[in-house]
Amino acid sequence: MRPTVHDIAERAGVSLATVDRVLNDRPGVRGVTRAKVEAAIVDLGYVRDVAAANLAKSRVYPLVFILPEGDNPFMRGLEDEVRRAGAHSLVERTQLSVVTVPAFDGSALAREIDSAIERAVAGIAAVAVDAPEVLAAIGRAREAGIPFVTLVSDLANSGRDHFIGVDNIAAGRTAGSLMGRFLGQRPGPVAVLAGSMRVRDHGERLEGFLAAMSAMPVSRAILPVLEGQDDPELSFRLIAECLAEVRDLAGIYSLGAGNRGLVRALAAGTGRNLCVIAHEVTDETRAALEGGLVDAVLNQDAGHEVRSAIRVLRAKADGLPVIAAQERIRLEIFIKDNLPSEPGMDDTPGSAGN
Amino acid sequence: MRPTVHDIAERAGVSLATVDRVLNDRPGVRGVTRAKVEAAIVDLGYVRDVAAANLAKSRVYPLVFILPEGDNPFMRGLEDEVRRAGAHSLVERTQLSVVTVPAFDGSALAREIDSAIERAVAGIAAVAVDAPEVLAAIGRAREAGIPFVTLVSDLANSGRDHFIGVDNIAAGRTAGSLMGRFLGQRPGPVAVLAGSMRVRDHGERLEGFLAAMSAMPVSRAILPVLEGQDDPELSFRLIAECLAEVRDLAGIYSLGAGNRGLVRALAAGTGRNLCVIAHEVTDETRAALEGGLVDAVLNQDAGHEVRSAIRVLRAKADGLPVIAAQERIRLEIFIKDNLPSEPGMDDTPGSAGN
DNA sequence: CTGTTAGCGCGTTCAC
DNA sequence: GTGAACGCGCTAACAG
Repeated sequence: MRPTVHDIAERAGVSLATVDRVLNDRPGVRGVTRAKVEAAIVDLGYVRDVAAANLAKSRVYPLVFILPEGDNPFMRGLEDEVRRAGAHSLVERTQLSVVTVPAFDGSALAREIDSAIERAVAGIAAVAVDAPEVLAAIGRAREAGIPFVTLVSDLANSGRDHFIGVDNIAAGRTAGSLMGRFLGQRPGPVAVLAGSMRVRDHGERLEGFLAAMSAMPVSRAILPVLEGQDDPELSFRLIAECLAEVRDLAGIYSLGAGNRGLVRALAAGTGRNLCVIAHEVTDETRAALEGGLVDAVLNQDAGHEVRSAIRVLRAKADGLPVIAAQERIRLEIFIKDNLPSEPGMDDTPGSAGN
Repeated sequence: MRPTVHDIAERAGVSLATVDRVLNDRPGVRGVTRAKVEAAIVDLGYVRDVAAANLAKSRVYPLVFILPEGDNPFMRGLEDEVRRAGAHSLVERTQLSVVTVPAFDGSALAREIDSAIERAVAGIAAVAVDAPEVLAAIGRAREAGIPFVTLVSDLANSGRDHFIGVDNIAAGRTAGSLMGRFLGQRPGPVAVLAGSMRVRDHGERLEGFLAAMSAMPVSRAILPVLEGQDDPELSFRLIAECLAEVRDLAGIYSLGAGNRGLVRALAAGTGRNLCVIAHEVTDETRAALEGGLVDAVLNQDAGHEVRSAIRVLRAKADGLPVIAAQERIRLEIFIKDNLPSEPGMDDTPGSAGN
């Protein structure tokens, strides 16, 4: 049996309460006493039983996820993952809730953040929008002592506690490398479809993509960026036009969420042999990959991101350190052959998390 | 507050003990009483607090991982992950231990399995070797009611409860697809370096690779398989010879663990422009990827596998169902640009495991 | 400053 | 068949 608080109380010749005070770093213990207890702790190699501690505390941690609304499949997937985590989270004394706000709307996001502060939640995770109101709201959350993490799209200068998402410059580089290698010697320009250059992750992906493409042995023209506002209809029109006008088009990099429109346009422009790379595995991109319309999909695992956010917020709420290496979100590459057959995945941190 | 056993007892008009009997499906409850309790359970939407349950049980689950010994970096990585999980596992009342046996030695493995059965462990995870003794030993474990999972390399007809690892045929296909696309129109044959065709995962990878290569638009010769026994020295010699003899070699697929020798030979044969694809991210393959000697590395995340094995064994030990989709191990593709900077990763299942 | 005591939600003897 | 009472390891009120 591993040592308990009783063992260290006995060994140090003090009571349980004193041990508890030392363990939780609370005031009201003399230096000498504290030292004795600490010695006993290391002697016995004591490790706190978190489950029992949480049980005793019976404290719940209300965490809020603020996500953009609309039919962006990736965001809806994120939302699903939060709900899924919610099922298991009761065990861990975490109470998850999701609120959605209009996409790209800084003041709406700021309002929702303030509302969460008002409700005195234990932590906030949000997909950041680059706007001064948001910066200010994050500042208020921090002032109120509420942990704040940015999700998917960062706002590094906001003072947020942590960013949870992929390195988008590296993502762009990866796309560029794959595009370059898949195309090889084949001539022709490449088109880029983005949502909007006003959001940071899209800008960063483009930056990485251009860098990787220009580092390729074969130099290749990149057409001016098409901004589809992550809207299926607009994206469809832009791609369809591009296909019609640029007869020798060699490839398309879709770095935003307008993939439904993209795929529709690709399906229409049959017979064209293009190299297409997109982001995020969704129903559309999965089908397109399987059908050969898309060659590779880069992905960030929404489940991992949600669980990581929960772990980080809880750690911050408890004043515990975060193991950065453990919370790094990987950029996954999928081609037709390694696509997982079903949506769901991972653990637990569920397990301890995944 | 969510409902507890007390609430159920009150609502059903019975005592705690009766509720407990119903919850744990134990005898000694009349049909009517049972029905009342069950009604109360669904009415209140009760979900058992596993943490509290485990606390009360104070039962520990000793689990054993049996891994091949030797300097196979992937296996040593697996071992590290077990130890890492061991740190967090105390919380979950799981006691992990690792034993190593000579690689490819069926009778040694069988002996170790029997030893674990003797010690009455709560579950066994092992990298299977395809031998009749192993089959028999797994049968004895099952007879003793001890859950058994195969890790990395399967033995489907053994009656094991579960296999934890990647689909190796799909892994081979993925390698073939990438190889074909990276090479494009470029002529020249491709070499395959394996450990030994006597282990199933290697055979399966080869099968998938050949299938994908033959499905490519450009047909390409595949040289006879080189068997390096996962030995660095032998692998080095085989590859060096091959490089010397086949002047127009276009690519190499290394599907086993002889990567140290491979990389050494590649570094020596400088100036050759080859497409090289290997398995498992280790120090060697990581460096080779960064240095441009290797083009892509396929990987199975050892941390995920270990945590999955733990979850599955515990579930089986408790007679709980396993969510197959959640336990599927993904095949990861890494190129230079999406290589994670450091080894560590994920959660927990810790909770979840991620 | 320190110790006592009563739970947290559940499982498990024992008696009835 | 059923119920009351105790303990798992820890925290949080109280006293002292």
